[in-house]
Amino acid sequence: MDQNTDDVRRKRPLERDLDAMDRKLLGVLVEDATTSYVELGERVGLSPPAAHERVKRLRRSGAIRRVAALIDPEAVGKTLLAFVHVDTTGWGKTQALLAIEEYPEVEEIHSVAGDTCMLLKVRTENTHALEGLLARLYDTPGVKATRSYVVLSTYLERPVQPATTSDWPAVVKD
Amino acid sequence: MDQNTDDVRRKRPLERDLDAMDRKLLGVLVEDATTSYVELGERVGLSPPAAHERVKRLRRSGAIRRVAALIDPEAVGKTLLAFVHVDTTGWGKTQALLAIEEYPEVEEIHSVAGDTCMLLKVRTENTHALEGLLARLYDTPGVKATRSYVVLSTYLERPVQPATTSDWPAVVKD
DNA sequence: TCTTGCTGCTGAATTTCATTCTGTAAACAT
DNA sequence: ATGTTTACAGAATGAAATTCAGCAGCAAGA
Repeated sequence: MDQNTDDVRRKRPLERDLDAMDRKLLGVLVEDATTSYVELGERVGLSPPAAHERVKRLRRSGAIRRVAALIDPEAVGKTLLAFVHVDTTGWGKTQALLAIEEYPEVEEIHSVAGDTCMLLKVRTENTHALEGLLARLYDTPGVKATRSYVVLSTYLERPVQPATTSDWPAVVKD
Repeated sequence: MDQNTDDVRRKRPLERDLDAMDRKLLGVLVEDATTSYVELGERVGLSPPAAHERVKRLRRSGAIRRVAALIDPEAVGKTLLAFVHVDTTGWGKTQALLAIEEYPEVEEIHSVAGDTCMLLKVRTENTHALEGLLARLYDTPGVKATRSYVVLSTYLERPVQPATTSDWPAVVKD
């Protein structure tokens, strides 16, 4: 709750970097954020309040951005996934960007180094809806050209993981 | 979806498609899955147990795959994001695929229509680590060539949304 | 039309769990 | 050494999830 201010000594817990324990906690919560603090404590070797305290800090520090329900695209009719490269007339926060952000089909917008400026990840109900989106993209001021890759099937899809190296143990649910 | 079985009357709740209420619930939970059932009920116009019941069904049916903590890549040292196109010697579930799945830097693997077979979304600590990954990819049996796009900045990143059309109201937190 | 069975809801009751509080041990700097 | 801070455990509290009857609406069938 300290969202202050002018304190000089800046070694506050909010900004301390993550230790092994934090990464263990993240490792569990990335897989299942409904884990109770009792179980969470058991998994990482901490009492429930201690685990709670650390998780609270992880949330406040922004390491945990939010906890979200991950929903199956198929279940909500988003059958088609595609990546769209977009050539724009300018770089960075262009006029085109603002428009593209408004399209609900667009899940991600990245500025990339390479032969195109932006890369979009988009999901639509079907090819027809994708065509509609592409048409709108072409009509968007600042957009020069697009090139799209339709995804045939997805083999792996996992969110951001807490560790590159596997320095925390495998998940053994009792 | 009916990979069943011998029951004839297949209109069971588990497989019923989502109605407007379900989508409202998903809409809230996608944004914040820590929402209490009391608040959830208020938002969508349902009693807490009713909301609970529907959410439970959404989980069981697989519409909600899981609830996860979304973590900030920067916080865990994943500074660099890149998309890598990979040319493989075969299509579909190739030998290369199995190897690539094991690389922890790889977040997504898609099979795409276009001039390359697969598209990877990868996250590493820095360019050096990306180079290491690319080197490993080249050495992977079945991989012919790669082409990578390094992400300069990400402007939008939102998970799968429940609705294409905005048929459920804006979030007004009282 | 009147059952019978089913689905989805409400409101109350219960139980589990998150959260707070208090004290303590270790680490650190003075 | 000595005050100061940090992180933790264990108990106490509060709030929330979850369960448990009833009840209304609705469809299929007599």
